[in-house]
Amino acid sequence: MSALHDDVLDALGRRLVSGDLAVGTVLTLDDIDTEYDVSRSVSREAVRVLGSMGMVASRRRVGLTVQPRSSWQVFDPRLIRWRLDSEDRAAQLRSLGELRSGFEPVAASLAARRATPDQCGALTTTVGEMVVHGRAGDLEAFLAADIAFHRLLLEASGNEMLAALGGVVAEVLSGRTHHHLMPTKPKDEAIDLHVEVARAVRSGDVRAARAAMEAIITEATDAVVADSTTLGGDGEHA
Amino acid sequence: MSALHDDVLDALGRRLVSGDLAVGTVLTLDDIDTEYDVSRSVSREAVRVLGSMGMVASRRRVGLTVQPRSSWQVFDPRLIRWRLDSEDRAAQLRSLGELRSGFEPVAASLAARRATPDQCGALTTTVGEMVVHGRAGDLEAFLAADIAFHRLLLEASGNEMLAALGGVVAEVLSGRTHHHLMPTKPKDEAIDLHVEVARAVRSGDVRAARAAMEAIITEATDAVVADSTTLGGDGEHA
DNA sequence: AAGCCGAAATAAATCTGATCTTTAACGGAG
DNA sequence: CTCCGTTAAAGATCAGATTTATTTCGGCTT
Repeated sequence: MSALHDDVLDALGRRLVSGDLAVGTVLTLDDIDTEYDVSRSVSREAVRVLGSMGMVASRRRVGLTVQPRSSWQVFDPRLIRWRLDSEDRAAQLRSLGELRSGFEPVAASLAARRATPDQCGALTTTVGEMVVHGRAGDLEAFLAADIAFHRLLLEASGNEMLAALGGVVAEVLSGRTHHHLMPTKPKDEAIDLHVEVARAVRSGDVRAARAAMEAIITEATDAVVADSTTLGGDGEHA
Repeated sequence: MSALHDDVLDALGRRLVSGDLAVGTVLTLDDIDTEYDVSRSVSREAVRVLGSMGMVASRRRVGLTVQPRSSWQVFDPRLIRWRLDSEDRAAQLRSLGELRSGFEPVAASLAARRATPDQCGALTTTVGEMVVHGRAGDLEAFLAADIAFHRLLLEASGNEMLAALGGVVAEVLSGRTHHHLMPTKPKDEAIDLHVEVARAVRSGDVRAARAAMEAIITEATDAVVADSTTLGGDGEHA
């Protein structure tokens, strides 16, 4: 297997997220070498990546200091997944929901202005799949179509940075489903809203596209909140 | 100096952004060792970070492959700075502007709902500094206050992910100023809008906060576009 | 003769242990 | 109490050994 340093990175990342390695903690490369029984450059490379994610900082003669959460690179998909897999899940989903309520409506309105015919076609096809799998109650297939839909829309916005958020949205959607924070059968209203977004984008209706997307996020946030308060937000991993 | 690998990282990053190392190019660690006259572990650590940013992928027996731009971690402040320093500047600022138009109004409305008295006070103080330095035409001091203002607002939103975008906004603002894409003296209207945001947040006026922030982004985008079309968008570095 | 399978060669990433460099911390002099 | 030289701890770097996956080449089958 080609992933020694990657294993260490993953292990350390999860410990940082869980708070096992609290902010302000200092540890040394030597500690890591010993703890995980790896050689210097392995620990070093793992730590270097953690450093580039703003999670630790290294100073000679001092060691590695765990940085405050405010300096963490919270858009890194790896960090998002670590957090969705941790106790932090509920807070993470709330944050992400508010974030989505910012950029997805913008993406929808830009898409209504800029989407190519091809992109409109793809959106329509994908939304069709959502309808089919949603009605059938096939959650996995629905999830795949849902992710594809949001990815397509973000790409159709013609903005590379919005497009880059596709990974973030994908993590949110699949995290939500796999941790059982979704109803067992997607709600009709939610599906209808996706249909409406596709229609609005196709017909270049900027306002309608934006409004429908806003409604999607609101609905999604409410649904998750309702579920997590009911169930204590502690679903199992798939 | 303790930054060999960081130098290499920076150099490679800029070459990737500029397209000097085009997508699909393969190179080896050995190439890098030779090119920059460094040892294996130095190049390795630089490459590992580039990998974590989605810019290159490494495979045994093949080498390092430059990845398509769609998989780049475009929210990494380092990548943002590289792009703002490159030919890509105009496109990057446009993307960032559209992105900001998504999340900053949301942050403003959340801040109007959640900001603590302390945060309101800090906002007021900072906006005062913007007024003073703006009137005096002290661009550097104005920039510092501007950055502080947006950072404070994002933090006051009570959303860690929005707060994390403070670095992105900081890069945009300082990039804009240092590349001379700003008027030599900040416009009164722009300053007034910041004052209005602070007021709205203080009085818990969600709608007004959002509206004023939307106006700030719109104004900023228009100003940059106007400048960059006039000047060809080719300012010098400070 | 053409195509296919498997073993050896090899190129490149990966990992190791040792050495070098920096700097926080300590302690004595002023 | 402050300043400055000493020291050793910890990260940074290096050269070299190891692993692994691709490629190539020879022999076998059709």
